[in-house]
Amino acid sequence: MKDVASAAGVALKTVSRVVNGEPGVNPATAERVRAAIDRLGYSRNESARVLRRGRTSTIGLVIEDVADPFYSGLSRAVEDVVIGHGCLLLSASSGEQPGRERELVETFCARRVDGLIVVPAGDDHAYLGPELEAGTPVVFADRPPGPGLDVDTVLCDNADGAAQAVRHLRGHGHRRIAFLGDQPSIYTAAQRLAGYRKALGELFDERLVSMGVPALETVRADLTRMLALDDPPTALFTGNGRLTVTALRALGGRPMPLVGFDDFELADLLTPGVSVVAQDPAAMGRVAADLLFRRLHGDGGPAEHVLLPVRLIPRGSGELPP
Amino acid sequence: MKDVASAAGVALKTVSRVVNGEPGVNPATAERVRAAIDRLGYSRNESARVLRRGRTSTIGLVIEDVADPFYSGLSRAVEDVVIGHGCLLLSASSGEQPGRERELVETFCARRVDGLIVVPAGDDHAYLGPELEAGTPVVFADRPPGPGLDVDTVLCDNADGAAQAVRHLRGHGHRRIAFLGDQPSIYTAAQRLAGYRKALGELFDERLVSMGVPALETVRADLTRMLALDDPPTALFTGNGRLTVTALRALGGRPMPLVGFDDFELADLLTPGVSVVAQDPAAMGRVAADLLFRRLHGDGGPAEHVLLPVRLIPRGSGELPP
DNA sequence: GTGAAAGCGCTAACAG
DNA sequence: CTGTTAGCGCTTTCAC
Repeated sequence: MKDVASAAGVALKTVSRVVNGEPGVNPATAERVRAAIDRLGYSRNESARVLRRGRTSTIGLVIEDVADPFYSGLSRAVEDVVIGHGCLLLSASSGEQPGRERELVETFCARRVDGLIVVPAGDDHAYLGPELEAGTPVVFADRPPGPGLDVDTVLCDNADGAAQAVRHLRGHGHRRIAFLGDQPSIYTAAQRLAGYRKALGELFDERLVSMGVPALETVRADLTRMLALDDPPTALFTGNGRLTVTALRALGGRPMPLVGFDDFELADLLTPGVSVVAQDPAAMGRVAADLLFRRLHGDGGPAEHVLLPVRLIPRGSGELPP
Repeated sequence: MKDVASAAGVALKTVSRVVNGEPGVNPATAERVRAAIDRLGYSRNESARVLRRGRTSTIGLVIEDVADPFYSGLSRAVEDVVIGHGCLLLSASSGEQPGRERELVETFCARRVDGLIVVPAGDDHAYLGPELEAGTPVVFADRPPGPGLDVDTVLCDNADGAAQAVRHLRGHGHRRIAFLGDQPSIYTAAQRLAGYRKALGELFDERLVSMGVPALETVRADLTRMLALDDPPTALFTGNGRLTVTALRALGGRPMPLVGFDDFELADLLTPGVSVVAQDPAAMGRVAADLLFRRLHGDGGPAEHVLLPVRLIPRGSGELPP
């Protein structure tokens, strides 16, 4: 910048004005400066700018795993909003490990991101207290923070979705409906279990519930166990996209009435088509990012809690009779 | 930091030493400093550190679309390597628009990323010249840069994969094999077309080739046109994952011998299973990132050009007779 | 073992 | 319309 200034025969500040498109520079001078910039191949050093202005124009995003289509859809939506606001996105996957989630969030904070969107893996976010007090806006997406933190959240209606699935299957004559859910420590898994349980009422039977990591072997074993009962399930409700696919694989082509939570590509091309309770990951990302930027633009209202609707898409598997 | 120093009754430099774990600090002093850090909730300002040291510990990644499973798999692998080296990842999607690719790359450069991994959308990368001369390492993944740039690349063996697909179908008795490819301006699409054409030899018939954006309507129209020929195709080779899925949808359940380039989740669960030429997006990301860090660690050898193998996975659709 | 001083490249505040 | 000055928070250099 100093070089550009002396090359153009002006002061530092004038170069700064031109680079930042600030008004009040003689067009001829500006042109001279621009020429010097081109000639020297100068480009503004953002690090210095950030240090001076105190804002990094960077947003941090912590998700569970970019390679999961749900989170990659969410990421893309966040990215588009962030770039639309002239910012950049630092993103990282926690791999469902609370310790890593914390490390990533703290690293992002040390980099002074302007705001954070977090899909939490852990359930204790007291460590965020200082950052929040310092004024960094944080939005939790998909899952709420641990107790004691009053921040913006964008969740989907997990309990309602589970209830829709159960009601749909009951409407098609099923009374023995099994539930395959993820680890109960995960908020969404617990919520969906609760919704399932409530909608099932007196039909609930804990022998038809299996919660755990979506691994093929355990899912296969659980299904085998359930199907060997005197009163086996006639239908299956799976608690997330990964479990739906794992269950389909474990079933190995045996027909089974099924509704899955989360939509997934090709659900319509399987035979039969897989009925799902669909949420919209892109909408979740967009809403979370929009909310974050409202905070960054000075909206200091009380914490907002957005609940996104889900909807059941019948495709065949959920309409099979017992 | 100043506050910490005065709270601990030491100089700035001593705090710096403690924060950075530099040797040569009296353990008692170090303890006093650490206590002050905890008490004041101090965390190092990375922006200032970056400005002073000249390195950002940040890598930039430009891909086509994070929401595409191929690129999200690649992203995750890059992310893991980057974080393993104590760096952070800025990532963004170009949406297959050369202008946006350039903007993103330039923005990343202005932020002084230590290195770049780019899946290019355009075919002119002269704009990278100054940055490369300035010593910023850049690795191109999935597609090579435009002419005149001698940089590291990590590609998969597109032509060989296409040839494998064609040979496989020919081996199962097909002589009329159609090809559905992406826009020919995309490197991988062009390479796969070339491999297909070469492996087909005198059987090549341009009426069985359709190149373009993977939209359901155009794919459907092209398939209809081809199938109405006097000598219609008996098998189909699709040029990427998106096209395979689109073609399956366009076929609407009609059986068609098929091999697709790129593996995709659930390919094994469709009926029949979809035979594919699989590449490994995670390996591509890992290799590209490893190469980038070798450059960052001072490897100044000539540009490397890694060619990753692909392999055909038979699942049923590619073994159907004419 | 510790500290003082200089300066990374930029922008904010103010002066001309 | 243009320039000068100070300083963002840290690390580097060198002196004690």
